[in-house]
Amino acid sequence: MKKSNITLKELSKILGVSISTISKALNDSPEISHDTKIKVKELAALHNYQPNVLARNLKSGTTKTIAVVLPTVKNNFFTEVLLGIETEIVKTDYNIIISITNESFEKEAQSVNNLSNGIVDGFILSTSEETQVKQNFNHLTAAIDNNKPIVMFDRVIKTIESDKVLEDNREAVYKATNYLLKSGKKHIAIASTINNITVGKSRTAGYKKALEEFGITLNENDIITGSQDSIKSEVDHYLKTNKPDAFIGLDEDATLSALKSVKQKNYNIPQEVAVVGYANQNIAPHLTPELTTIDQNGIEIGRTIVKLLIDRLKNPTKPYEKVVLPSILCKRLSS
Amino acid sequence: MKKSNITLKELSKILGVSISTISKALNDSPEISHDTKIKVKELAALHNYQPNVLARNLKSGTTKTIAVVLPTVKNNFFTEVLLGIETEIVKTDYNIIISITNESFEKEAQSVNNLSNGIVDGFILSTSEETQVKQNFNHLTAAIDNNKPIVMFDRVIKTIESDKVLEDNREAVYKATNYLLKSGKKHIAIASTINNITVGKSRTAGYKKALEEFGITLNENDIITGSQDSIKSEVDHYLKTNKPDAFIGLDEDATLSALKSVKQKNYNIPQEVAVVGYANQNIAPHLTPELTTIDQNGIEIGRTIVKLLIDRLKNPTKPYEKVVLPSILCKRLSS
DNA sequence: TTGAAAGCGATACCAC
DNA sequence: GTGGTATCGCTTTCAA
Repeated sequence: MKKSNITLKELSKILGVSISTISKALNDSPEISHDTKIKVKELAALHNYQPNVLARNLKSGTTKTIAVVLPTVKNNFFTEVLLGIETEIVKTDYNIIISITNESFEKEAQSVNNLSNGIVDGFILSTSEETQVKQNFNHLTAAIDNNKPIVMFDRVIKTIESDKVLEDNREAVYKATNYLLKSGKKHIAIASTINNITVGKSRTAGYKKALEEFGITLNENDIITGSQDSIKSEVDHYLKTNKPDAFIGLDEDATLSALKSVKQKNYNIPQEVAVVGYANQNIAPHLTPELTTIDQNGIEIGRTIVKLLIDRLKNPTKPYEKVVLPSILCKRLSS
Repeated sequence: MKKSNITLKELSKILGVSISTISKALNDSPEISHDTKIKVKELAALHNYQPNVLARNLKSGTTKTIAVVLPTVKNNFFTEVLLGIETEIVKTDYNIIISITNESFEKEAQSVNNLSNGIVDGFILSTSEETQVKQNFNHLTAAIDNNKPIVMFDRVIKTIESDKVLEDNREAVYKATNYLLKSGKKHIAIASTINNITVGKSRTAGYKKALEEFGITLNENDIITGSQDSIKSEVDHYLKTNKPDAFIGLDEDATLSALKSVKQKNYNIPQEVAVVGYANQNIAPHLTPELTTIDQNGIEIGRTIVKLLIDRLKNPTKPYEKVVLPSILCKRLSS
């Protein structure tokens, strides 16, 4: 008994007027008499007429929707950015649809290619890990060539010409390291599960820079890397033969693992070993001790992204912008 | 200098053959000669031809994409379900697009209405809090009437006829309460920020059922409710004049707040006060003490949802199903 | 004030 | 083997 949405054609048949009249009446065209407008609108309401979005978009060549392509939502940074995007997008007449790539190049390319051929007007995108490793960006350049501007954020591609929004990763970790050094710490280890992507490398660079400025020679041993699954045991292993007086986690997994390992060693935090790192602001206060974190300010990033993209859509030829937003060191009890 | 995607028409003009020939050649129709196929395909590749998805979908009346409408992604349950959905959807020829309602009725209705008119073939949906409060489901019935089946999960609407996937909330909290009672606890308090939605009420019901079976008279005071912002102070307030020997958190916010309050009181966990509750599996092991949680098994829920929806799409007239999946009590050190 | 017709881009039936 | 034409549902220009 199901019937698909009623169309203009069917309405026109019922009312015995032309399709154009129906269309104009529903769109409140001044060409149409008050009376027929009423009649048409009543009929449309009665049948719960909803215009076919596909047809309308095909005709107009614009969709007023933006795709947000994210590597994962199991990472609070990206959900924060999403929140920022949403709070800003509601102020516009655009909609968003979200696509999760699960760090897969394949899915990213497929999503972008698919969505760029009619479905959306533009993209907000942070590349998947695999894309960064593969260094294959054809889908991105194709979308841009196809008039679908991209605003890249966080995991951006240097060589792609587009608007970009970044956190200052290097500076943030530099500041964190500096803060620990100034507080008297001398032997700082870092843990990371993201050392193969640019963001992770920048963060490590900040660490190195701070050490250097303090005249401390870098010991590569103090840079502990691993996967999400292995990082905990890597840190454990490290702690068997090393006793740093501070840890910096370069991502949430690494931070939580470091915190746990240090606690399991029964080291006093922060007196014996301080712990600082990237982690969700919702979780940090619930940890013991409350964790000093580096907050990337995802909401602000999201809002900035939307503004850039809307501007770009309005004015496709303006010069590309690169906005760098500062991360914030939130001092709590673990340092 | 930007040009939009090249179309069949333009290709046909360049090659001097008809549009139909181009179309057929690209679709490997047996009607077309090998030679022209080669020529057409080369030209298409050269110009990076991509078919317009809108046009194709408009013609075919199907889109092979499914909308996933979620209240929030700042809740690990939903991101887990999303993960489950994705692992299952990749096995099909469907795509998903995600829409976040932010617990707003307005956004939910808008998304569903917009997407159901051409963009997607069906929905996976968990209603927003506001929708449950308002009890306005016109957008849902409209979508269903419009041949866009919905699989509802978690926050489902009883009166809507559709496939449904649920966790057994009542049973899960019943089991958790029972487990605490059997371990010798006698005065169990619960904390909840979701007491105004059905899920929360079911969980509370499980608590009550267990108490009753144990012959313990319910004290309404022991049911602490609040918003995400207020729940912590509500629990603090409660603990000023009450000393339960166990806490159950009915959602992550409530659970973490209860844990924190109990810790701040310097009660020994779990000897003096046990703490059990809904919380993300990634966080629970990092808390002190490691938290005993109720795991909703979001991944399995996600996979089940997809299977149901794909079946429904293939066979729109089959009877509606309601699948209830069990939650799992993960015992750790806080109980 | 209303209607006919072209067109958005792709597909498919039917001639030739 | 190839091309013309109708069609999906809607908007819009131009005629009447």
